[in-house]
Amino acid sequence: MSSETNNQPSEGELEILQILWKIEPATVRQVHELLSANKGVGYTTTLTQIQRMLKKGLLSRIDQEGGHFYRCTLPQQQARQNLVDKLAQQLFEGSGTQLAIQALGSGKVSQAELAELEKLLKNIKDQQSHE
Amino acid sequence: MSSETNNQPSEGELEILQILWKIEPATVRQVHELLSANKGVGYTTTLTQIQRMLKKGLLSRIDQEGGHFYRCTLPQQQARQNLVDKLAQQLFEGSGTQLAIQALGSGKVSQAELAELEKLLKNIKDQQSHE
DNA sequence: TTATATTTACGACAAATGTCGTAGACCATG
DNA sequence: CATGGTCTACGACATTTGTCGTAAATATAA
Repeated sequence: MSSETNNQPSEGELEILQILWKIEPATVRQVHELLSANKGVGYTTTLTQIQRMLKKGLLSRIDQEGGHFYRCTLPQQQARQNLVDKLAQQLFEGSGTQLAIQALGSGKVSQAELAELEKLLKNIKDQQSHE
Repeated sequence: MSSETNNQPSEGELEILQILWKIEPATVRQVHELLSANKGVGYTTTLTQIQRMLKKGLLSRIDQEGGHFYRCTLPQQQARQNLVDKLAQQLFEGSGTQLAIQALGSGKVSQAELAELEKLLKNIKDQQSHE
């Protein structure tokens, strides 16, 4: 019954993951700097959050000269996939495609993204035809 | 400072919304029937959940012969959009398109969905060119 | 090396959430 | 009408989360 199971991040924890994916490995101070740029929260709060994430297994720590450095356990790509899959499960009966359609319905799409989407669709179509 | 602000549903509450969108208006008993098909939970638990959702403004109640009937405050479509937007915000720096791309990366896409996606893309493209 | 600043560890507290139990209200049947 | 079953209201309790305060450990500067 250890505590290093793959727990899901809460909303607040997600904010910290977002920051860490950009600058990891990083100290509490560095994370806090960026975090408090957006919302007013004390240093200790950030620290506590990070300590809990460590205990949960969301982060790992490297003790080194200059202090303790943290990094995310999961790569951003994988965490994204997990959370996207979960939302698809909760809201779209498991259909990632339906989620995608919904997500496309609300925003501006850049030229580059449009191209990426078309390539993706083409891949899917090809794969489907040779199946 | 009333309590009928548009609160976000928790995970458990989302399960109930899912059910209600299918069968609303419905009684606690009906919801519980379906809910407990998937997970072992007592009737009182479902009731409490629903009562809290009512207080939060996620549900509305109609008192009628035959008991109390509940329905969702938000239509499914809109709740979906809200939550999808939120996830895009949290994980993809606000880009619904990036979310969509990620969501497409993990599953099988049906013929019909593929067509729908293509139409969507076409629309976007047209809109873009005449802009 | 002693005073000062920074970090870390630990614990506290309120609000939200998931889960029930119980008591009282309500109803159908004997 | 009395009895048993069902609902509803209300409250309880553990866990998780967001938020700090304080004290102990470390590092830094005078």
